[in-house]
Amino acid sequence: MKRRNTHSTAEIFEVLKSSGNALSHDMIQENIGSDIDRATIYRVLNRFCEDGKVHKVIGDDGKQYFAICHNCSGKKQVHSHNHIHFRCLHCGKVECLERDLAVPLPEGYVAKVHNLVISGFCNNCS
Amino acid sequence: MKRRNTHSTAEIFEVLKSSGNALSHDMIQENIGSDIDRATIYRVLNRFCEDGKVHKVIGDDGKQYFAICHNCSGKKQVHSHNHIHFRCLHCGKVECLERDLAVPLPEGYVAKVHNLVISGFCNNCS
DNA sequence: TTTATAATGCGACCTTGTTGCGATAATATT
DNA sequence: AATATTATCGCAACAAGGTCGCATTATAAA
Ligand SMILES: [Mn+2]
Ligand SMILES: [Mn+2]
Ligand SMILES: [Zn+2]
Ligand SMILES: [Zn+2]
Repeated sequence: MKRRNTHSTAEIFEVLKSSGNALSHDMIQENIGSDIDRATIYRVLNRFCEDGKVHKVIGDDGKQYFAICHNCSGKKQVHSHNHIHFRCLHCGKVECLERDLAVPLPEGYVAKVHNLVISGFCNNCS
Repeated sequence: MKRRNTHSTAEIFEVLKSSGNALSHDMIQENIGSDIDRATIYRVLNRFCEDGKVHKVIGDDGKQYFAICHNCSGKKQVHSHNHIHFRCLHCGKVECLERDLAVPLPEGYVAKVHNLVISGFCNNCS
């Protein structure tokens, strides 16, 4: 199952990269020139996640947001992120606050996935 | 707009209280004796949230979980919680880890809502 | 007991995301 | 360059989770 370079994958990745933020499906669809099918966008994004190029966060609005991985050298290890995400209630921007957060869990608890979101007003909107 | 004491509100609150955890809509519906309509359950839960008796978290599965508030003296102030929630990937339990977490945000950012969820395996399932 | 209206049940609806399948196009093979 | 292979795409249908409108019910005040 070897990945192919397609128009869709290139364009979606470019949108994510130039944005620099975490984007939801509809944000991506807006910022894209050609119109790519909804299902395709989701499939491309999920493939990116599997390949460790992108990570996904569930916002406090229940939506999925996707952001390019940094300091997350490919698929060589477990693809986990423990940084906070900030979602602006005014402009909608979702950003990765690239400072890792150490969370102490009670005895016997094993963390697998971190989904940390704070919403409020960003520097531009406060 | 004064609240009324109904069969539904009493029973739903009792389920939340005796569980001690954060419950999703379907968990509540299972643990309830009589069958209360889906819409009613959501309306009751949202009313509880408005009244500061319960708080809501969006899980990393995208679902809403509701838990009784502790140390959250009613509606006298902004209803905010900054504790971590743990969701077990095996047994499905979602619990509030009642230790407040101070998260430093960049200059100019204002936090309104904390939605912090870690999923993994709980003490019973690890 | 009567009255006002908050809360309920039901159905319709919405949004977000996934899946099946036949068609298309990227890559490998000849 | 032509062909074969199959990953990816587009479309439509579906599913889950949650909300809303409206007529009906039931709580609590008068
Ligand atoms: Mn991130
Ligand atoms: Mn909680
Ligand atoms: Zn903003
Ligand atoms: Zn467990």
